Amino acid sequence: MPYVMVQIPRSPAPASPSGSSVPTSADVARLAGVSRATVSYVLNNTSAVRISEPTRRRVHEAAKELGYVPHAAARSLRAGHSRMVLMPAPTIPVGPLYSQFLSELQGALGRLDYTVVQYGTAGVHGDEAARAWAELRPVAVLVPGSGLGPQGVAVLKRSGARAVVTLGPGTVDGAHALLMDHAAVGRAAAAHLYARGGRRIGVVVPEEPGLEVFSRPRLHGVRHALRGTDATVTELPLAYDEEAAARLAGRWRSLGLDAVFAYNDEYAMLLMRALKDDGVRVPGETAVIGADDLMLGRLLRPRLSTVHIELPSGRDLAELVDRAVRNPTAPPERREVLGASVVARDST
Amino acid sequence: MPYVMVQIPRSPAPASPSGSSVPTSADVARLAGVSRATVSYVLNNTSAVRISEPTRRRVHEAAKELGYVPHAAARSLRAGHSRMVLMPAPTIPVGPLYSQFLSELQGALGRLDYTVVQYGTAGVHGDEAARAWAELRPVAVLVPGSGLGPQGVAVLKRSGARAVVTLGPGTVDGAHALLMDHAAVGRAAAAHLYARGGRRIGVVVPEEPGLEVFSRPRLHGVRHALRGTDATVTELPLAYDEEAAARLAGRWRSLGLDAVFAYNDEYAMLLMRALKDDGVRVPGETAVIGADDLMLGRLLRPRLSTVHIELPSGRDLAELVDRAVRNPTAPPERREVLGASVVARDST
DNA sequence: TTGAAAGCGTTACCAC
DNA sequence: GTGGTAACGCTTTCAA
Repeated sequence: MPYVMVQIPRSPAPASPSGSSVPTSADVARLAGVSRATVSYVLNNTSAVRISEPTRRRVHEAAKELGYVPHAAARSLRAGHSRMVLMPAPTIPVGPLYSQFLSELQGALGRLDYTVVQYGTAGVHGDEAARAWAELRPVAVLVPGSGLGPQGVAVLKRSGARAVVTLGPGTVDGAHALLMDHAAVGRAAAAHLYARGGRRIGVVVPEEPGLEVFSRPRLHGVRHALRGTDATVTELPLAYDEEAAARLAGRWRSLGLDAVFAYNDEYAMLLMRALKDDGVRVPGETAVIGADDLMLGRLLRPRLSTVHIELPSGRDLAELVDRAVRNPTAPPERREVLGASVVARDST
Repeated sequence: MPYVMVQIPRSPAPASPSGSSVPTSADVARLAGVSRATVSYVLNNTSAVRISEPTRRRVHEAAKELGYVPHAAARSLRAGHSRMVLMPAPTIPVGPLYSQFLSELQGALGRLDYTVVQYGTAGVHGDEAARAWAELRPVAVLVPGSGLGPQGVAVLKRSGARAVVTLGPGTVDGAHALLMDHAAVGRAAAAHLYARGGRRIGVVVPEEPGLEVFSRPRLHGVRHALRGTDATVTELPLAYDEEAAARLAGRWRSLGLDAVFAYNDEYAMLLMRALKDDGVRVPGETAVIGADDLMLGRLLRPRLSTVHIELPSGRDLAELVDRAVRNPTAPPERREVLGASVVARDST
């Protein structure tokens, strides 16, 4: 019996569309010979419905063969909600402290089955940005800094966010607040310098844009701690480069300062180097304290005194978010979460 | 007349839903007294259709009053594509160099009207993660590091990604590659040390997990540059803490090294401090070179020699992405983008 | 100039 | 056990 050419019938609805298009659950259903509903049941392990084992296998195989990946947008459109937690991506380089906090947070939220997404806000700020975030319909929004106003919070909530949490210096109407009061850092530094005999106290204020969020509260904290004492506070604007530091050091003796809070350890290192190059003794003539308790402070000589900062654990924040999402009508929590404690070393 | 319980009728289609639900374009249409189509035309400034000015105003006012924000998922579901560029969020603290690159990139992509999103991949890696990313149907995916395999690329492309770009040491089938060959950093460092007379050369290898991606190529680069010379290479595992550094310094003289490439400037600072504490002269007994050209290297004494690293401009990468998206069938570009040049200071 | 309607991919309700 | 079907919010063609 001779081989015959058989006409391969062109299926009216091709089982595997011409490669270029993205496979949908309908494609999986066709290939497995079942309905779309069945595919959904199998792939989501829906417990309310019993599907025979052979069917399950066929569906899984079809999905694998097509490289099927469910469409998150369609899913959350249908469900009416998502499990996306949105944060704006940081716009300034972020230190190891905050990096680790962020990692922890992402891990913890991931374990609670949330998807964390950092939104690359290009240029837009605060309440305008909130509109862009709201388009993604996140179930929760975490906002570091102080850009977001009550308007922004309202927009986000109106568009379905069940929790808005700010991480920063203040509270915003309608949002939960993790208060990170950087004034406490300034207060700790100032109290320490004062206790060590400092009376004419300088405060380095970085000129780099974006750092005001931290530098201003730190400065205010110093002022606050020294109010009513005989100490004076001198603001010292400083750019993060050697020339600026050298210039500042050059007029150091004319400033007559006996102590300085250098914003953080990196600026402290910059300043101490410039002071040493100019022959100003630390801590003899001027005591220097930094902040953030970075490794580099331990490596300097004299060893750098610093303000150690304690951030909340990512797990705690993740649980707060989860609680807030589960119970959106609960009153906003506001919690003070920034711990500041002086680590006295040799520079003060 | 006694109070009676009245059954409040459930309105079949409330004109303005009871505040709790999210306003849709249908709500805007109702309030403005127009159809949903008109709302869409007005809010998207559709030029193909002329809408009378009074109508436009009514629509805008209604949208504003309701706090309407369009639903990105619904939109991209309908459109069949989005303008989301997805990157995995970094899992290790990222230096100022890379931070700035990321900022630039986000800004540049934003100007090209893309939305950059960093996906907080919790624990999952490589090709598994690719599935999760694919659910968001991004138009492009940028992957730093070397976690992604050809499988992952295939999954992403099958689910509609028009461009996959890896930023890392190697190329992956089907993906564009921005080759950041950290071996070049090691080669530059080694060549410099050798030229300065180093023959027994140590290479610090951080023990911190996640840094192997960089440390291994840097080590290999050193080995490669010194192959065929009379120099020897000694691998020096080192954790980023003072005790580990002190231990290493303690056995330094027994190692008999006359030069060391310390992975980067921070490890170099750690090591130099420990060496100095043990009385090992730098560069007299041992030359030290770091990498990354951080500010702190300039502040050390002796001033730290380092390998300056040049990353591609964010604008360039953004344009590559845009080109790739516009022309998905073009063959993958592979471009070498990491420049490494020695900055000789006083430590070598 | 505006409105009606289809359809994007998914899931959940209700019949079979 | 399984399959049809409606609905989520939006854009866009076609018709009025």
